[in-house]
Amino acid sequence: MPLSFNKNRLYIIEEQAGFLLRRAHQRSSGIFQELFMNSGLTPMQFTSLVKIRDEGHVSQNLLGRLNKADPATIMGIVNRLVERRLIQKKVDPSDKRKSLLQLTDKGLELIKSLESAAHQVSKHTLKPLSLSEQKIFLKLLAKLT
Amino acid sequence: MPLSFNKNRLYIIEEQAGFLLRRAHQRSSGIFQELFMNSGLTPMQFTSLVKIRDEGHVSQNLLGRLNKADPATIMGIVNRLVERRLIQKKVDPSDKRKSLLQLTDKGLELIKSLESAAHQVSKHTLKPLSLSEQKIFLKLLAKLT
DNA sequence: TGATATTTTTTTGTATATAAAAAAACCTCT
DNA sequence: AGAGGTTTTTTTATATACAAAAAAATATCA
Repeated sequence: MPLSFNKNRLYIIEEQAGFLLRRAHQRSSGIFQELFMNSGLTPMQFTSLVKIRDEGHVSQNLLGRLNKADPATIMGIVNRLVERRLIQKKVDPSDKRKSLLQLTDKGLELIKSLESAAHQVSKHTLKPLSLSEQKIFLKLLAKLT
Repeated sequence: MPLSFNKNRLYIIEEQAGFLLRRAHQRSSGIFQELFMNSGLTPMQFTSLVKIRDEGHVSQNLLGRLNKADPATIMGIVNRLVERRLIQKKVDPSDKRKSLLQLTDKGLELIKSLESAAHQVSKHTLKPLSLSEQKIFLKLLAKLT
């Protein structure tokens, strides 16, 4: 008889915070992917575009810190956005180590067209909860960041 | 003046469920990594070992479904566990498509020695919340799975 | 000034994640 | 039995994620 029948076992994977967070994140990414299908953007790519717009211009390093991404990770994201000409990358004249990242017109148009979809992603992700549960959940989740 | 000063903008990345879930998962993985440092195991590798133990033996495909991982993902995880001789992989004689996965003695010993660390990971992950908040959070999180 | 330390980007290596397609084994149903 | 569909594993390709180290530019400070 498999141990899965043993209700007394101490460590249940499906109840661990890490396991549930991974699953919930997978689900949320899946919802994003469905709604952003035609844009060809990933969650991190969209988040990066929005951040660059909000800041006006940022260095690659700052973008990584704002988005909580490793330098190596943000590098790949930036490269792919540059390839698609959604952002442009220049050397910062005031500090030649830095890259200056800015949206192109194409990038700005794209995220403008996706704002409503972006809201839908969050709405859809939280749909299994009531409105008051959603508020509580987001408040608690923010503490685990 | 950067738009980040504009408190009226509609879409705030840091408040989106997907962004927070990604961050919380990153943090939880980081805590796991600290506590499992000397084991050389990743969260998915440990989860897979525990699942195989709980089930006694599983096919690769079933392991993937139980752990909510893609066939291609579980493939890599299984290969690395086999390389480290923590599990063994045989052809299922009753269905030659399937792989039969089982813990080795080494694998069983390893997870036994890590049970307490595993509990610590969850405890540490939820530490920013009070005990009653933790209960509420896990209940709501489970609904978003 | 000049040695040292720090910051920023880049590269390399490893580990999830997911999509898509291929190959082998199995199953169904006539 | 055999045609057609399904399941399981594997492969290939792309995209995060993170550690570690290298290289260039900058900052610090004796």
